[in-house]
Amino acid sequence: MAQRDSIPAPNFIRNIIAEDLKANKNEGRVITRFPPEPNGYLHIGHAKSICLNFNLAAENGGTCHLRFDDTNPSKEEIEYIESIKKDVQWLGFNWGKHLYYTSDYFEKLFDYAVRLIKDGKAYVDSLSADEIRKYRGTLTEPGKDSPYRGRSSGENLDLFERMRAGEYEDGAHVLRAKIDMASPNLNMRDPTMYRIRRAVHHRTGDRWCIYPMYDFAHCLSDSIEGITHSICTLEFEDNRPLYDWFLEELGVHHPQQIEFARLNLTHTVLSKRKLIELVKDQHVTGWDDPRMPTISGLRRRGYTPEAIRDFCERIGVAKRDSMVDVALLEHCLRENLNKKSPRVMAVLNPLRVVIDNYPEGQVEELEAENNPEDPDMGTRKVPFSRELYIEQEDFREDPPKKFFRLAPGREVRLKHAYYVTCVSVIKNEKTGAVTELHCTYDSETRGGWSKDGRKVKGTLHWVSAAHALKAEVRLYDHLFLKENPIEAKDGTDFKADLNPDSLETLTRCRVEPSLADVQPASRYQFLRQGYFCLDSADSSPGLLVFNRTATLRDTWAKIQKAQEKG
RNA sequence: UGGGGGAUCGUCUAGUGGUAGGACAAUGGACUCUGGAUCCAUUGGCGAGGGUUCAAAUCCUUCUCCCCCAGCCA
Repeated sequence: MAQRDSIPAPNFIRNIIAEDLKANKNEGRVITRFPPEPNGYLHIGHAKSICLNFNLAAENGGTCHLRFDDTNPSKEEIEYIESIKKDVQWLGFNWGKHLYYTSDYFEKLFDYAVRLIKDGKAYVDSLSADEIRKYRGTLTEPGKDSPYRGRSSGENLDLFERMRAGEYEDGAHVLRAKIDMASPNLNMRDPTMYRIRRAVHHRTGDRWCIYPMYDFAHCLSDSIEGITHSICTLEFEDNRPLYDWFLEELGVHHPQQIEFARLNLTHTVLSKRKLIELVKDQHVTGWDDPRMPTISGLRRRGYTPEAIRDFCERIGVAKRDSMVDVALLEHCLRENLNKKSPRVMAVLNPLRVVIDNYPEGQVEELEAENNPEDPDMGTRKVPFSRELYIEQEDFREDPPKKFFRLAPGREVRLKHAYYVTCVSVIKNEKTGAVTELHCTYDSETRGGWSKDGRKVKGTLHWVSAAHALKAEVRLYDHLFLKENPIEAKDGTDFKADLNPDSLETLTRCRVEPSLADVQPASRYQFLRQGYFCLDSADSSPGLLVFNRTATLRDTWAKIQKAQEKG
């Protein structure tokens, strides 16, 4: 564990970079980049890539660029650019002055394309999209040359200039690299470099009506920025020969593309398409719904950047497909929150308790530690009075084995307060539901200690009825029931695995009065319940709304489960 | 039946010829004014077969399984 803080664990990319450094490749520079397309919100899978790229650079005294890969004006929006910048910053990374856009290079890219045309390495094709597909061949059959493949470089140059000038309709022509229509790698069968697309670009407006494709733009953007290690996900392995081809033909700075396996997490989905579908079909309230694996969702849920960074380090980096247990993410979160969250008492499902022998009208301010893990966090005062609320599930009229909480005749400790004994139970005559408990307290146990040394098995959290604040609490659970929600063979889609109980809203909660002036997004441990944070969107001074970030480990729940099984 | 990748405890990941290690999960115990935290222990793995070697997760070989690729998306 201490190793995490000092020497980073080895992974194959760290090893490659270490070897490059040893061989003095790139004169010892390490420059990486995180290149999102601004057409969606960042999620935990992107966080893996962000941590990888920024950490690799930082560990080696290098820099990491943030570059928006904005080559497709019909899909991209400014809203996404802002959210991506915010998320990267929130995660704790700083691109400094290295904020770039592929669209910054459109003019240079055009010049590179012209050079390839002049060298006879690119040509304008006038086949339709449909025809191009047919000419491409299949996985097992080679493609065939387009009838336009033999155009002279003069003709190609003229056509390409006129494409740029806007003389043709969308789709009338494309610029293609002239490589090999019989290549077993489909990417090398004369890939498209430019297409005509009359759309307003969020940065270049209507200055262009031709836009470069990913394969052409990406490698050259990396090259222009002096990137040394271009790290991407596995599905681009087949694109690497093309990445290398453009840079080789143009004789420019040649970064090394390295591919790693993208993150998969149990009980959620991380594909952009599926995430969009959840938002669009209103299975969640938006991109920042606290159940979403998006950075904005995790933030609103109460996750910390430290926890996410720790997680990204612990999952490692490799090339095999993998599915990480979401329990690891939750572990990183709890470990971080346990150390820094102040403890408070909140009753989620209140049950009224009257302390019969406590003087009516009396109020005591009892001292409570804010965090047993960190005495420096100090103490606070909690009011105690004759009428209290405890958690409904902390009382059982007929307690099962190993139930250490309150029951008729049984004595328990109220945290930071007194030992109390249940003397009678009041029930609703019709339903039989327990509506109120009567207890007596031992005035000699103030603060929760007994001088005679007698022990109690259980300690309960509570609030004073007259002093408690009302609050709404949202309990979140995994979005999906199955570990890996995928399309089934019978055609039912991944949404069939949605957890119907992923959100439970409790509106009658009572929290201790010290929470009156909580700051937005501040995080607490509700004693014996879990970690909670104030909801940044729906909470207001008049209505406190808390999100459950994570539960505490619940040993009692395990015991109960085991008992049910017999 | 084309090409490119990948297989190590339940999960993730180290290990590049010399006793297969860590983390999460699980289980048991200690401790505890949170059935939390902490601490200790236990369980459990090299996809399969053949070969080379004193010695193989690692080298050779055959096989099996999984992932990706036929956008004018990235």
